[in-house]
Amino acid sequence: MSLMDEVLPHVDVRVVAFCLLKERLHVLVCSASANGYELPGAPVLLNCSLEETAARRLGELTGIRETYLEQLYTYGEPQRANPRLISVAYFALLPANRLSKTPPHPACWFAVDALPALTGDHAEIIAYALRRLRYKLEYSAVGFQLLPERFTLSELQRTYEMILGEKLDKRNFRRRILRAGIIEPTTECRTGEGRPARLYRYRPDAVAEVKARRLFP
Amino acid sequence: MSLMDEVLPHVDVRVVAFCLLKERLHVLVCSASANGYELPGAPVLLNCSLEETAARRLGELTGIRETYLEQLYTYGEPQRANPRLISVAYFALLPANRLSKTPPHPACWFAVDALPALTGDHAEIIAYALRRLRYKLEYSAVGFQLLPERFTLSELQRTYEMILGEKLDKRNFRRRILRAGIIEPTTECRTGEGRPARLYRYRPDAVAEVKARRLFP
DNA sequence: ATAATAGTGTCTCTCAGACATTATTTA
DNA sequence: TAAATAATGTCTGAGAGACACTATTAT
Repeated sequence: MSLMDEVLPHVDVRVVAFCLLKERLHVLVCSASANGYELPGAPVLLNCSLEETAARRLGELTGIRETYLEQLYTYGEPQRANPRLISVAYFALLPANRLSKTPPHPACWFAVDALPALTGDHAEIIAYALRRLRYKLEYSAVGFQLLPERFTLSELQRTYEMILGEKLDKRNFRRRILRAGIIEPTTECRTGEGRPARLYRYRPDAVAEVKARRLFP
Repeated sequence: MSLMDEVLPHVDVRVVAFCLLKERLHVLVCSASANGYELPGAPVLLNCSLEETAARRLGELTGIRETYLEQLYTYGEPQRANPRLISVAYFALLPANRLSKTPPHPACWFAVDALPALTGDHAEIIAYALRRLRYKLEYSAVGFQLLPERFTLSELQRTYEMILGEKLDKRNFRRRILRAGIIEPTTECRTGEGRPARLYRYRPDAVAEVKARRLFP
């Protein structure tokens, strides 16, 4: 181990990675010893940024290096681990179609509504990440990060419904998302059972945030 | 130094504390060596939580222990200090009337639009805290944390104007804040030049968050 | 009486939310 | 031709935003 590989003591990075699999929202966890499962994590190297650390570990486990990754919260209660550990948590969104096929070894996907037993405060961390995801979904265009580059409006709506856990009205959904101007139609259609659906694509130049309704403007 | 007072290496806590002084939003900074000013901070003790650490330091400098305090972000780029330092930043809101009168020694208040030179990435941290404060102001009732327990509607409006940096319409402001039901009138008035103004108080039982306008409901 | 500040109501326009039918394809 | 999915428009109610005058006090 060279000097550059030296790790910072008492600190690590954890990642809460979401993905839509089989019409349900899933989270990536790793099987720990006999104590149950834990969030995938990594020590912080002396010369490596926190976000890089998270991105690298995510890449190892999923094959996806370039994806939506955002710092979530830093957990540092003295009693959360022994010896004391400060965990900088990130949350990530992965499109299912880009996942590496081979199951990423110590890691596996669980539906968020059927999680296994988790060590320490990791269940709490996942719950907070999910709250944040739902909240962000309502005022930013973060939902596209869970979809392939091209998608139908029905797929997009199902994505929102899966994450929010509620049904949405099809006409209102389409009206608003089209008025928001953040997606554009392509010339292609997705064919299958029923009438073919136009494929849309996210406009990367779009304004991805919507103004919150001010309490006091 | 006992075992309990041992500090974690490579980690500290920083606080961005806001207060309204002389009709302007101010930030608390400490004079560092000759390099300029820095955010007040403290090492993390082995047996002390991150938030406690921030609250204690804030109490030392301002005399206020119980106040609004929220984790902001964790800064951990390898090049931000030497030896490497991870800073967990918090932001705090202080009501001016509860500040201890004596100037808190190495610390002083600067208006956010007239900050001195700051070391490292501390200017960036303040800028981010200010963005977060403005953003939160629009959808939560966080602004009351900067006011005394009783206040007039004009004082409240000026608070919002100072933080947002823009003028607001008096009638619309009053209509919305009263409709929101988060404040209630008291029987007292504040007298002075001009017509006396009714004093209001924040309703701690009020719902302090407003639903953001969904992008896709 | 004058200067200063507090307090109040209406109109317009946009958008959220509820709601049902037609269109196009495959099996 | 039946089953499946895609696509589309209207009405109503709530609230944002623009706007000007009256009320009450101290000096």
